[in-house]
Amino acid sequence: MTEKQELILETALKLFAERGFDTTPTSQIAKEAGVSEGLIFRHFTNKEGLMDAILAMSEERMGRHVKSIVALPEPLAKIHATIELPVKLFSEEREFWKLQFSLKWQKKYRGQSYRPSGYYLELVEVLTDAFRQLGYAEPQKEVLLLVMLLDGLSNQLMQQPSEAFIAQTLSFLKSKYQQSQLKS
Amino acid sequence: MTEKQELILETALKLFAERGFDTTPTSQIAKEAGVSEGLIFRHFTNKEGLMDAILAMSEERMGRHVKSIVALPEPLAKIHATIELPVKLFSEEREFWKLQFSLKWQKKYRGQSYRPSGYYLELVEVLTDAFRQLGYAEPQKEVLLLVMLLDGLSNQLMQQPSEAFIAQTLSFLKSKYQQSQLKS
DNA sequence: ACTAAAAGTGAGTAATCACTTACAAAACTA
DNA sequence: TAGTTTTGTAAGTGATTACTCACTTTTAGT
Repeated sequence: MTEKQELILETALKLFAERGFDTTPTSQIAKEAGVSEGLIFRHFTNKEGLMDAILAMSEERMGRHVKSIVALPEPLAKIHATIELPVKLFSEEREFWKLQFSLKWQKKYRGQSYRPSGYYLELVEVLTDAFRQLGYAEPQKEVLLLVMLLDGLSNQLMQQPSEAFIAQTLSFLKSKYQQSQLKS
Repeated sequence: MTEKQELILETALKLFAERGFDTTPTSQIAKEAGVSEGLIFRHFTNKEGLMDAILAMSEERMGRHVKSIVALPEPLAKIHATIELPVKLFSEEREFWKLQFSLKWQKKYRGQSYRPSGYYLELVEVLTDAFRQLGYAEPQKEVLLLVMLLDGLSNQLMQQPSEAFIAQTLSFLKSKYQQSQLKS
């Protein structure tokens, strides 16, 4: 991976997140990255090849996050860390994850990027077990509910990313998952 | 609104939902609608004009749904009806609402279609009141949580729209909002 | 230092796209 | 029925786009 290759990837990521995949011309990517347009195609063959390279990074980064959650010893800590995941994602690499979420609705990439990855399935399993250990009656459904919640939270974060709002929301969510809460 | 005008709108809606706004050429809309391409521009001036017409329908339809929820007498009934809203939306007019959700991530239309409409604000107010009446300690945050949940539910519905899954998920969600539940 | 492969350039090019225009058929109005 | 507006069409057109190609420069192995 040469220096210019990374520059192209970074610039493409930024522009795809800002303006969308279809509406970002390769000419603009080249211009803002300060390279010739031809170089994009030398390294990534296609415009889609560019996107594929970005998607590959996604898998890897998400894998690291999941690993650190799975490694936690306490079941409740795993759940709380999962709740914090979207906030962590967005605070660290906003554009990157914004792009990820927008892809969910684009037919071309729905199968590719949102075919549940191995990491996602592992997280689901670990969370199911965590809920079971905490005595929840229907651990699988609880995981589904948590996943939906975090999906919605991600949407909210895109629209209202103020620190105060985030802190408030996080602590409220966590208060819903406490040892003292009802496990219906 | 002539017959061909409606035909164009329906076809555009279908194609925009399937393939996305930017990747659907006006030529294809014309072809599938069985009209000349020029007619699209005669009636809707722009490709954006087409989208605006579709978006206008959205406001109106959502308004009807919100009205029927607001009209319910019992606070708990209001909450349960809100939980059912995404399922109702998707079962009735799948493509239409799919398009709506995908628009959230497109810069061009984020302000336009997702500037919280009057109907949305009304629903939030009514729900806040419903939670308060039910004795919840932090009604405003409960509404936020419910909104996030339904956002996530909508995502799930797009990926797994099986009847069994929907029924199961709905009843589980409703069970979380019962008179007998904790109101922390 | 010699050389071959890899990195990089920039001027094309064919295809596609949103939109226009000149014109014809229908529908309405008197 | 004559005249006018509205609805509809078909054949463009200029701009844009993803991608290519012939070429030069840099890098790396021996």
